[in-house]
Amino acid sequence: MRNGKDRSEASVLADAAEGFDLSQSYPYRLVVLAERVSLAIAQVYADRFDLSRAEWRLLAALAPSREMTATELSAYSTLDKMQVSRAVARLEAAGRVERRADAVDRRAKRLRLTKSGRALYSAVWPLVLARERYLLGALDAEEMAGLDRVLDKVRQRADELIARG
Amino acid sequence: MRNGKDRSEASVLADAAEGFDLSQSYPYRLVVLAERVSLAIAQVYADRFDLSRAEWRLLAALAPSREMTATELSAYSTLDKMQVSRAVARLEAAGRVERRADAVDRRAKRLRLTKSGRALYSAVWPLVLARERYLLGALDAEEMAGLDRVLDKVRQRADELIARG
DNA sequence: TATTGTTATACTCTATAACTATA
DNA sequence: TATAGTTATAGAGTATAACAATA
Repeated sequence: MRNGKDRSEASVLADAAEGFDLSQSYPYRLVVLAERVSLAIAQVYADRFDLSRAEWRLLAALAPSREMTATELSAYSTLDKMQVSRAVARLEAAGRVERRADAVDRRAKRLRLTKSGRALYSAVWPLVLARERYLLGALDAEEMAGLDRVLDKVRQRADELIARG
Repeated sequence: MRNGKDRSEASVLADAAEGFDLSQSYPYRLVVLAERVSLAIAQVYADRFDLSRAEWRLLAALAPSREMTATELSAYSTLDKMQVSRAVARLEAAGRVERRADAVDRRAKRLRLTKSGRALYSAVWPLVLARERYLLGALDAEEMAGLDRVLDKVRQRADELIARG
């Protein structure tokens, strides 16, 4: 396993000398880290509970705040309205969420977890939280605080660039 | 726009009181950040140069080190061998890479950029690097150093968890 | 006319595995 | 038997846009 890791030191140095090395790129490393972290956590809710990432996000979004519309969920979970629509459809079919028309705006449907949905959430989140804590356990208080700032600051710039096109 | 952002402060506090808030989860924020960063950079190579993420990674991998086999590329770029095979096929069809059988192991094919591939890379990477620098420009030296450690440490733990299953 | 949410479609990724040609 | 790489297939996810109901 881990083939290709045995690149010669000369080859590695040659990369550095020529000025660009994918593996030294912070954005690349960030994306790879996020893929790995996402996978490590998805193993819990996907493999053991057959939830997609979108479904898990909606479950987590609805668990504390009781009721949200699809539009609110979309903003809160960074999923688009179709992803929300499909994830909700699947969760509803599984009896995990229920929807009822909003009293004032009958286009909107207010979503909330059923008892079964809350039970599922209660089963999943301690396991997810344990993995989160293990991942963050690698960091000291200062690194955590730094990460907190970095996540916000870089996110802001990324959103700027995306808006710029 | 930005619908759903106007959740009441009471509702936000209620979330905190009940103990779990998706938007406060570091792994979640990390994954969302990586999605945004990835998109901000992909706008350059995807929108303007019609390259997939895998193709861009291979281009960046081959640009400095001249020659690699598909297996080496796979390890270097965290793409699996199929993703490499397809991206290589598309790059080769576009005249960006060429492959020749390895002299000693004729199963292996050594890949390298063509002149056209190097030209493409030369056109793309300054734009990508500019975006990277803008993103990181949000951070001071200390935050950069902290991020560097965080990327390595958390990555290591994520890989542990993934291996554990 | 604009908005909420659903559906349709085509397209891209991904995962598993079978396959070939070498070794 | 094992490895390098390709191809096949089906499933999941994504993007664009059309649509119905309501505002």
